Amino acid sequence: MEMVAEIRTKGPSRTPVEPGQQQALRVTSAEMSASHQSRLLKQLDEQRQQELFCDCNVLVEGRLFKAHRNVLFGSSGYFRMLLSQGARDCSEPVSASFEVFSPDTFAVILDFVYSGRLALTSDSVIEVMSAASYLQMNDVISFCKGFIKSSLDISAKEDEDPARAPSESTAERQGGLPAARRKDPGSPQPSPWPIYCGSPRDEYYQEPPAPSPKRTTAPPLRGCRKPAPVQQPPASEPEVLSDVGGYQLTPAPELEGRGGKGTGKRKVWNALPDADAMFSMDLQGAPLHKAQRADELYATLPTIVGVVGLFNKDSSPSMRFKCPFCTHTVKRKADLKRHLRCHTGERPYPCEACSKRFTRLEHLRSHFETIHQARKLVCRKCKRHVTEQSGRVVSEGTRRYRLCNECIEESGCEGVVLDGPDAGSGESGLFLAVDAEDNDHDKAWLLTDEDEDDLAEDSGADLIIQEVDDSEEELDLQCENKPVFT
DNA sequence: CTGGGGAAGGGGCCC
DNA sequence: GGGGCCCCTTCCCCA
Repeated sequence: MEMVAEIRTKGPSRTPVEPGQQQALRVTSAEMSASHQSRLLKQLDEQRQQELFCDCNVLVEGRLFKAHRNVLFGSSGYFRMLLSQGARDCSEPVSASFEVFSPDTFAVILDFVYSGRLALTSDSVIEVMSAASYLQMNDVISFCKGFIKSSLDISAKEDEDPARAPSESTAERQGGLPAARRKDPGSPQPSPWPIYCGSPRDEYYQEPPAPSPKRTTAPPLRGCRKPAPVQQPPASEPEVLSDVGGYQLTPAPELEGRGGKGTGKRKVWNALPDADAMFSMDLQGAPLHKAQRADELYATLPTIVGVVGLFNKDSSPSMRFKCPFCTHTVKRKADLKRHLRCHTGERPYPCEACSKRFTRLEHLRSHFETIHQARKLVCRKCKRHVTEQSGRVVSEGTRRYRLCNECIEESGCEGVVLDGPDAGSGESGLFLAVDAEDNDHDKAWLLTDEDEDDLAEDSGADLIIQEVDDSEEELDLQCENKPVFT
């Protein structure tokens, strides 16, 4: 109705608009609106280039950028906060100074603010994303995530040699993608210069897919205030290399031809993908081959995310490393690498007993000792402290826990298989075993000839620590519910 | 529905 | 830089 009214007032005639004409008028007005916005933005950009009406000075490592506070206000949460503090005093220019990113990086971001186009390279994307995170520009962050995702896709595809590609089932077993996620041989070849196009800006911010209520399939990220888990599209949707987050990737005309030279990785992004949807990942089961690229991401971090934010007691600057995915900063690069796992979904430490995966060795060890070794000297039933004499280790599948002798007697060992010198012979899958820490000769009575092989695998005595490459994920899944011990 | 306990997982920091 | 420990928070399960 607004659009119709606008045209009515602007039109040469005062004749009322016929109802049948309204749809066409709305389309026309929408086009006009888009065109108007585009012209306005272009005009503002020209003003910026000519330093006309610029009321905001941004100093980045000694290089001065001039801009309009209204534009910055509308584009960056950081500037919104900064400018709000002095909102009533518009007479004097506002100045801001940054040392946490390079002038080139800020130039890229400022160009985006004034043009809607983000010129990224594989070398700059992390720094741009880090700066965008600092400046609280979620759309730029989403751009960068999409860029990284696309880069990972391309790298992954390049790694796949079609001539040597294994069969579908074999490939999946070896850590590849399910068939639905593989590149369709009939799909058009991806352009080396992808951009997003064809989607209105107001569709950029889609609600991320609802997380699975089951922790086993998609465990929530704890402790991280605002996690941005790297995820991939649903497996049911065929993955097309040139399509990211539902946006078709097409060559950026202004960079075509240029890109063939040099690194060939420069991309311009014209619209925002749904970053969360793009980066969906089976955190628990299969981080998939893209998590392998996490190391490549880590490799680009040191000089990029180092920020001087805080000061030590002696007023010397304190270098901290900022996470490119969230606002978290850490003192050490190693801590950042550890932190990044909560974003990338990388879980290099699988439990040999239950195939559950962990981001840290210590978590795996804790899990194994608690769940599979019953290291806690506490009766699971009455919570009393037990000793080797006053309690026994009960095994239930791959899970082990302790019960005191009283609780064992109370339970009557109904449906419990008690193994041991004084153990009864129960009938269920629950059996009593000696503590894994007991001497090996004490285990001898546990074994029948028939069981010996199984128990050799399922003694639960030792934790096999094996840091695995996520590309071999599927192998681990095969081992699910088939605990392997030595 | 609710509270407590257990398990998982993240951050800080020391060795 | 990695390993490990401690502490804390969050989530899930169960009574």
